[in-house]
Amino acid sequence: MYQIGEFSKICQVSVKTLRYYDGIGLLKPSSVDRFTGYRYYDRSQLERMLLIQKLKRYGFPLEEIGALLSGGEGAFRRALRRQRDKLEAQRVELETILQELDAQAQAFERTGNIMDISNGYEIKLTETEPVAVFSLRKRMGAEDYGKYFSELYERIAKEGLTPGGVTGAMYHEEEYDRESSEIELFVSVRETERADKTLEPRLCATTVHKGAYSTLNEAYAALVSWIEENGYERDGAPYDVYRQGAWSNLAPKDWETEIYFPVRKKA
Amino acid sequence: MYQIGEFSKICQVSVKTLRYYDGIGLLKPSSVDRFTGYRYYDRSQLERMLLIQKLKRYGFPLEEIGALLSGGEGAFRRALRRQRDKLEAQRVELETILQELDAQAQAFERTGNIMDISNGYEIKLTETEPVAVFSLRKRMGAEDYGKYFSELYERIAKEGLTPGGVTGAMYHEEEYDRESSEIELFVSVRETERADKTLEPRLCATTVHKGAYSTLNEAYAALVSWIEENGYERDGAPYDVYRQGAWSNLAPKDWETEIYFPVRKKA
DNA sequence: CTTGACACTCCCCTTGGGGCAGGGCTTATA
DNA sequence: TATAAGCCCTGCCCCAAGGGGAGTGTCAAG
Repeated sequence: MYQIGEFSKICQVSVKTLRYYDGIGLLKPSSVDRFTGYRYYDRSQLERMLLIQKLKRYGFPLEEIGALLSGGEGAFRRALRRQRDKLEAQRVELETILQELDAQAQAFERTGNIMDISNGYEIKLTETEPVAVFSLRKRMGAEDYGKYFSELYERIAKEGLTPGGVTGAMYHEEEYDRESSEIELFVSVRETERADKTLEPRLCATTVHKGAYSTLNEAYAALVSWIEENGYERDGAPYDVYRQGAWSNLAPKDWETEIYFPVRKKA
Repeated sequence: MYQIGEFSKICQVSVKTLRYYDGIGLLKPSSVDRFTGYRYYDRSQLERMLLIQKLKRYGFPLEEIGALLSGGEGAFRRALRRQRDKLEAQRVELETILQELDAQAQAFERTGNIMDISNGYEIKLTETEPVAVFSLRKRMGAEDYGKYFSELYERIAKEGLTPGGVTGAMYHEEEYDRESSEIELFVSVRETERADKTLEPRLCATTVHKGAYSTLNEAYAALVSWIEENGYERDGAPYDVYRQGAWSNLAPKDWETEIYFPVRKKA
């Protein structure tokens, strides 16, 4: 039997934390004095605590740790795998951010300008050409694009058609949420009459964004404010066309994305 | 002039966030209607917002972003570098955790045992040999070890002495805090009489921990509870000796650390 | 009997907002 | 003309994982 202070030293955890875990029911002391409220711990608590710390290190939230500790082996195995994938995704994201930061720092050293924004975006008004596409509309998050584009390309291959070199995504909701939005992915095909649909010619404000996708919002902002200031208004769902993207073997800073906003002259 | 809702769509940021930023003084609207309280934004706010989002992506806390935006170029440059190092450290940490998770998952698949703990630690009682060491005592965090060990080895080289193959750290505070504790690093030298001091022979409970340092707490816990249960008590500062460590080119899972707890028989 | 080391509960604080209640303003529609 | 729909506002409580401190109770030693 250890008092809370002793026990905290053994597990290298603060007393506060032990009391907190007791409170949320994650690690109950083996006994509590009814009159003084003193908590007493023993060996089995120690083992549980070490496991908790380990899982915490793997990034599990405490609530899930509690569930895992009282759950079965299968769930535990699955949770480990899921967490592995999550950490892996985090690692990729972190590396992307690091590259962006480096690029930004270099640009800053060159130009002395805190932000090289809004100088690069040349915005044009164009009438788009009609494009016959295979498309797939669905509610999805930003990290699902890859999966669904693969589906599209498989379908095209299965039907013996030829991709036409235009790959893009259309945003059907006003507010875009990385986690989940209503999105339509499309890939152009040469065989016009066998396509799912055709993107009709539209008057669009458009620009080209160079760099990783995480900075697309800058181009987006530039376009939206251009539209406002030049007396147009939005008229339909905007879309991106990926000229050079994640699948090419270029570095993220050399990717190229065209952004199209259907517009009409304001009344 | 944009209303808050419009502006939120332009920057792809929630209205709530805009109000919050206004509240903490990070991004003030260009004007606020005195009677209705309506916030109005314009172009310059847009640029500032994009920069804020960029810095947020790099991991800066909002408060620091505010300071950077009103600070000078030099500070900005330094902050970028600092943040780069921080992200880099995070990446390394994340990779370590991933390796640990993989090792753990494999062990789990093999043994079917959620935790292969407390089976591995063979605890022994020994009388240590005296060791002549160069040492450096200081309040430091866990990530400073490398730096200070380098200092020690440089001193040894400068004085023309020969390292004796024992590298370790002694913990002078009861509660260990990764961030900052009173720690004494030591490296043994062959030239006994020119050493800083000698680790005197002591009766110690000891064990060997195999694996990354992050799981040292398990060995530590095993030792502390062994001491309690076998009628001993702690008698002095415990220390680690790194047999195979971060500087070797072994994978973390093959590192070996000896842990020593000076003890005496309880009265 | 007192002192010091420990223990307890209770409350407020952190980051970066999300969610909801309750209310004000303007405009489009029945 | 009434009302409903969109905007907008403030103010309150909520999240995770505890940290810090106030005020008070308990235990063993001198």
